[in-house]
Amino acid sequence: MSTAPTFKRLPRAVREQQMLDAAVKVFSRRGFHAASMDEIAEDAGISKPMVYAYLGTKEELFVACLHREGTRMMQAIAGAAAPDLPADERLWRGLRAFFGFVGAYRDGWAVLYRQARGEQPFAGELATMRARLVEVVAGMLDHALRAEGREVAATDLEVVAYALVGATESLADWLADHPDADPEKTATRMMNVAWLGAGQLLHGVTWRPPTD
Amino acid sequence: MSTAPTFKRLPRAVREQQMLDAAVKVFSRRGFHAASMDEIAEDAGISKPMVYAYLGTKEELFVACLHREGTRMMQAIAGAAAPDLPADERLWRGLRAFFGFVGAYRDGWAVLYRQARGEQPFAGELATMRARLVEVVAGMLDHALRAEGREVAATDLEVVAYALVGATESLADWLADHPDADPEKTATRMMNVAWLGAGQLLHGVTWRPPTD
DNA sequence: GCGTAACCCTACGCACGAGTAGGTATGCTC
DNA sequence: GAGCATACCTACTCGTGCGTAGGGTTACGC
Repeated sequence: MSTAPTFKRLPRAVREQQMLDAAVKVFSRRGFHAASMDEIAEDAGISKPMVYAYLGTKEELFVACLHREGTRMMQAIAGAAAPDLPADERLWRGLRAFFGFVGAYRDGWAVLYRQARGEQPFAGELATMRARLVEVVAGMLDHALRAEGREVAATDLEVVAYALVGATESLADWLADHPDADPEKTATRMMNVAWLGAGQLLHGVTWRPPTD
Repeated sequence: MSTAPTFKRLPRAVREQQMLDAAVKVFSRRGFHAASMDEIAEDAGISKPMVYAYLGTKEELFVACLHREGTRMMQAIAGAAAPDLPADERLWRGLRAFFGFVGAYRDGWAVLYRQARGEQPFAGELATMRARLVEVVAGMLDHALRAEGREVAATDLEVVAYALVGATESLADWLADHPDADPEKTATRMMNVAWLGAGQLLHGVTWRPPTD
């Protein structure tokens, strides 16, 4: 070559990260289907065949995005909520870590999650991650219950945990849509709903439908 | 013609409903993009141009599905939760109606909702419906609060309502994935989480982050 | 300095599916 | 029973975007 620097050659590991960054960005902005491999490649400053060479097909690329972001989030949460703390403390730290994570990655992360829910091939992937979370929350509740000498059917526990996780994801969406909102405060609000509700349940207080 | 009955000619209104039925079914099974107009037409027992003639483009067709199902749901809920009842009673009836609805339409409805969240063009449509629900729930909480002479910032109320709606949608997903589960019982469980938590909040009990 | 492997490109093939053109039959009205 | 609107079809066009063929260039080991 003569004039242009023809842009640097970079080692595979670096390029892969650039591609994943671009992919997350484009997927989250356009949605899985509307996103084109051409746009992702262009955004990554590379040509399309490189993307195929390194990360495989569009589906595989999306799964790679899911994995990277999912792992990051799980680690953020797991790192914050040490398993030897009391249940409320664990829940609080977990929530704070979660909302902190979502707040930091705003558009990128939450929207990517919104994508994966709808698309058949990835719904399973996502469901697995959610199931892990539900399991952790349910385990936490169970632990707290046993500490008080109480016990509850596994299904009931799972459903309550499911509701809490759902509420949390919902607030994460809300946070992603409100750039000015404070993650910490959102976590506090979630903690209020979750813990006061769960706390009552843990103490054996239950609501029963009116007998009509 | 000679042999085959060449299948009946039907009035427009009837065919439109058949098409919408087929569309909901196919959209929910395949997802918006993976669904093809050909498959929808075939499933409705009609040819593709008819679909275009009656319901318009693919996007318009999807919006029509959203509208029909959304209206049905809203009516089911509104009809159950009369505005002059006490808050807990309204909440309970609303939840029961909602889960009853989801239980009845299982795959069709809930999955359709799962679709609309991800796709850019429809996310707004869905957000509007959800906003209406959030508003109703928030209004309910506000009403109950004022009855006790208390008051809470609008944003706080909105966020709590958002969390409750999110938890409910999440359980609806759970219900849709567990065909054997009982809608009524799911509603009771949701009521437990929602009301005991909200009840505490309404009585001025709040959780505060540890000062560390 | 020379081979070889890794990095990177410009094109294209090709399938799939949205939307349409143009025509046929059937019921309804007068 | 002529006319007209409505219901309905088969068979296309055409854009879009995934994935690839085939080839060039830079670095690095020996």
